[in-house]
Amino acid sequence: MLKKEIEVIINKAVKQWIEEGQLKIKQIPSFLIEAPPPNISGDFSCNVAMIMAKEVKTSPYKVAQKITALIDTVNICSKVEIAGAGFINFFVSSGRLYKELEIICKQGKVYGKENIGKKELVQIEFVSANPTGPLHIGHGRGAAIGDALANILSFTGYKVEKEYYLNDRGKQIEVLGCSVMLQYDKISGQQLDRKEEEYLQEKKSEDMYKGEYIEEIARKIFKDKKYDKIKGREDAGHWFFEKEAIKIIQGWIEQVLKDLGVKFNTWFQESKLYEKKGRQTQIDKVITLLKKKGYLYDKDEAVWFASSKLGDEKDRVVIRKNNEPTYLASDIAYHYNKFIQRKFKKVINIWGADHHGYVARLKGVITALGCNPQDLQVILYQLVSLYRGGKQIAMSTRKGEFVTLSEVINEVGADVCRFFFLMRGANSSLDFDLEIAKKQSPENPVYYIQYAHARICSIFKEAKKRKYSFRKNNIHLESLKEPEEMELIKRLAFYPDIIELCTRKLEPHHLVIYLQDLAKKFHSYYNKFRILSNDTVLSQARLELVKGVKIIINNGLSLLGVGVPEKM
RNA sequence: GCCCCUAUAGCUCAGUUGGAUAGAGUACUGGCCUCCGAAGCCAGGAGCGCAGGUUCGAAUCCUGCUAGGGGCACCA
Repeated sequence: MLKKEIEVIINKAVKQWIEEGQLKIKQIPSFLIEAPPPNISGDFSCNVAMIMAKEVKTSPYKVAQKITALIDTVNICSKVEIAGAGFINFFVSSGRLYKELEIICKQGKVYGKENIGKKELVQIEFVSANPTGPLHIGHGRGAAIGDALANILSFTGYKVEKEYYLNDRGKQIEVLGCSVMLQYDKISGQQLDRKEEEYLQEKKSEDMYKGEYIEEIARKIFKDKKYDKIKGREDAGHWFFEKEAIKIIQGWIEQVLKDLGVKFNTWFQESKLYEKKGRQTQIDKVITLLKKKGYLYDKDEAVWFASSKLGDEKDRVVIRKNNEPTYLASDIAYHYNKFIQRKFKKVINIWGADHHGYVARLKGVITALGCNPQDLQVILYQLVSLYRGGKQIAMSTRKGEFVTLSEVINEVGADVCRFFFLMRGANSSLDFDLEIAKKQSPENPVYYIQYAHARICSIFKEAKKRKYSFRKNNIHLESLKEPEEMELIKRLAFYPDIIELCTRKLEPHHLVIYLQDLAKKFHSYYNKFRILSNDTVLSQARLELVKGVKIIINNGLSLLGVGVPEKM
């Protein structure tokens, strides 16, 4: 990485200064190396002089002068300048840039791979939507972010596991079973057992899930005649309808995620936490543990978790009056499982922003379990609004009126879908316009990048057709002299920095923006210069350049999980 | 009422750990294919919600205000 190389020579210069005995500081302060703004010439810019100026008690400019004099630029820079208040600007030599292009072409798929994670075991839990209905567009955003992040972190040396937490029990599930049962009763012509009828009567006052899919599930159960076989038995009743409904809905969810190109390593069922292992369940186990640690107390016939002592607004119930554990109890057991039993070093949970109130509570849980709450990172993504031609589409999950993720994928395609989900930072709310997403035109940024790749593939086809007689191992990159060419190589060389940025901040969207910029520079270059010409040596060098672009676009889009077509 | 997020060009958004003259896309207008893919390129305007503060330097940090979204369960 060029940036790292420059960091090394700066450190070396400052160290030398210290060793000369004139500089009396304990350690070299952390400084910044970045690309200067476009109006400034130079490839990298360093603020070390400005940061040190205070401590050294001279002007930044003088500090910069001293450092610049000591810098050994051989092999990397052609020039080092002081600019502005005391920035040190580095000009990377063309020789070093040619070398970088060589590295890109040689390393191909692994270019930019740096072992940031050092094989640390990381879990990313995402989507985790309740299996009470089909996924909607918001879940898609979580899916795309989680999956892209998993790809990126794997690339940067983490051992990543992707997990879907399936809330297959609890009140919502009961309501689901009930809703299906009610529909089943209608469809079958009151064929339910008396026991079940009574249960329905009892629950009728509660809010039921609405929407066509409930009917669809009921119809499927009726068609399969599964209920008839067990009617009247102990294991029938609402349990049966719950189980069947979950099975069917989970099937839908898995299918949509597959269509979107998302695959999980593990589907973790909440109900597993309630299975007895020996004498007690996982829930019992953690409750006992927290009780022993003094984090639980009894009040109003319920058991409370003293989360307010751990950063939460107030204390929370973990065991209800009726002796039923709450969702939080499940989550305590679940995160005990993640951190203690499965030994994940870092756990990343990706949630919709509507769950933000839950973060403090869960961090409190992690602390209570004796783990470091910083090892749990929660990424909150803002909500997605669906538009069609500039008009917002109203959705209501409760009424069962919503556009499903599956419908969106069918309409615009998985690549576009993923790209749209990833092109904004998670903290920005996302307007997803179906009309724009569907357009196969420049308005749609997905095609813009894919087009660059396809174009390059087509150039290589053309080169083959023209039967250039290239000499292998004798490429003269020095013939790349145009400023646009040097600029392109610089952009390519910046790819590893972008990957590092995405990893450090857990934000895939930087990669999207980078790829758009790279594609732009390529298209512009392509329009101004001819890759293939009578000058064989130049043509070969330029082919090498666009090959580099092709590699980076391929690598980048692959990490995002977006397809990379050779022709369109 | 309390908490979180957001406010940057007409619109949708970038902006790296506080750095230099704040960038794209889109829309609008005009130009560019005898030539490797015109799903492309080139040229043209305007902006950091408001008021203070911190400092060599603020879109970025702090305080107050305004507007929008979300959250404040013995639901998940």
